[in-house]
Amino acid sequence: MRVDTPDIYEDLKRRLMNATLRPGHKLKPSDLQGDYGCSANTVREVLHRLVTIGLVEFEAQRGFRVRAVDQSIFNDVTRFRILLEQEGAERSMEKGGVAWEMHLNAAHHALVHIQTRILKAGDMEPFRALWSEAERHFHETLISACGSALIRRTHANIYLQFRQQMMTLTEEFGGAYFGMIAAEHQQILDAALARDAAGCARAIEQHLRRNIREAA
Amino acid sequence: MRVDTPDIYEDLKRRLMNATLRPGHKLKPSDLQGDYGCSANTVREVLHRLVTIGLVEFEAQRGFRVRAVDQSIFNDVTRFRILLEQEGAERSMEKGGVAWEMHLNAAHHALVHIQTRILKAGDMEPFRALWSEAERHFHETLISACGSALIRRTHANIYLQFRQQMMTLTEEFGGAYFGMIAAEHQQILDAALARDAAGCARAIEQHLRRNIREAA
DNA sequence: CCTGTCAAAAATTTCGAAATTCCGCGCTTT
DNA sequence: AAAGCGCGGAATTTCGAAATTTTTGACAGG
Repeated sequence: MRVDTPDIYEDLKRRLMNATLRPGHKLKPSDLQGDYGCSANTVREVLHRLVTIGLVEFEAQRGFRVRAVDQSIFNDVTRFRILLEQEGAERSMEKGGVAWEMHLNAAHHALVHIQTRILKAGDMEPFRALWSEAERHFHETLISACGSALIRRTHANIYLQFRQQMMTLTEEFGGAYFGMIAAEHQQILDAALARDAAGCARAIEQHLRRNIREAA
Repeated sequence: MRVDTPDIYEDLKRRLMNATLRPGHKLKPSDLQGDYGCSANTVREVLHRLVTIGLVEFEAQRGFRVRAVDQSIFNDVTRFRILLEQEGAERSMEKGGVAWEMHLNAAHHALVHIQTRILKAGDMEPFRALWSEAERHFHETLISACGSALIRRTHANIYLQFRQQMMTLTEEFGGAYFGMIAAEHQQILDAALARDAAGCARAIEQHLRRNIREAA
């Protein structure tokens, strides 16, 4: 199979987020080279880019490894995501106009639509990629009017790390899960559109806190 | 001159923070190669690492450039630094023990010491590197007990970006400058040791807000 | 005079191999 | 038997050059 650099990047990212590549697993350019039909140096560069977004770890003279996953790291990632999302949402509520409201509404609508389909089918698997993308899009839209490139970029990276940790730690989504988070997304949306900063911060915190478990 | 990879990294970082390398300037591996007596690929890797911490920008097929600097970017960096430092300080005040208090006191003492020497000499230049390091150390110690690797790492990167922006935008430090920031560092220290979260957040905000100028 | 095309030059990216460094394993020594 | 040493294989890092892509600049056409 022959692919170019951006494809290798996307494919490795996907494998990391699926937890197909397990945490701590060594990522040897010489092995991956075979998967993609390119030179080891090209893989090396892609891995460096994945280090940038926090999905891969690197140590000089010791190579690359899949980012470690455990509950305490997941807690850290989750708390940081709460911080970024609260701040991003608050600033968006200050600065966002009607265009932002429309985009947020649309993103929420798409998310609800997919969740309905999943509940009907009684099986998430065929929709996992779609749902994942819709959820990501809702949360990114929420903070999209914050006016800070740094917050948006950092949040995007943290969101990927969040997914990687979550996919590894919780292998399945329960059925009740969707009911709860559907209500929570609705709360976030309502507070955001009402420009209720405190309420929105509370809703974001509730939505994400479930992932934090002390005494890891 | 022959140096190894970590040295190239440190030297380029230094040149970027000094604003010796001006924003937007193209960083051609083939040129830098001559400065360090290594292959272009080695420089390339170092530049990728500098992208990770935000001092260098990269665009596929178009190479590397020194990170852009302007007032609006500096505003963004500063606001983000305020957010991280407030959160880091608040968590440190919750979790930090007597060891943290001692380290923070020591860091502040060292900073005051250097500032006294600068005021006596009436010239910052010989002490710039020392002062710079002491100031960085104080702010990093402030958040060092926060218990979040993510906050600390992100803050470290943002601090470097802050310096790069500042060194480019404000070429000189006024004399009055030190008087003000000395008082501000004292306020941050006092509030932190008193575990006064709100006061500490206010002090941090005041300390950093001076760098924000609207209507860039 | 402006615009679009095309070839030459320059820069970036990729490559395969050489050089270096690390790691496991058996050996010796105490 | 435990600890230290050194060898051999494997992985990482570096290199110089080839291949690809972008940029430049001149020239023809509108």
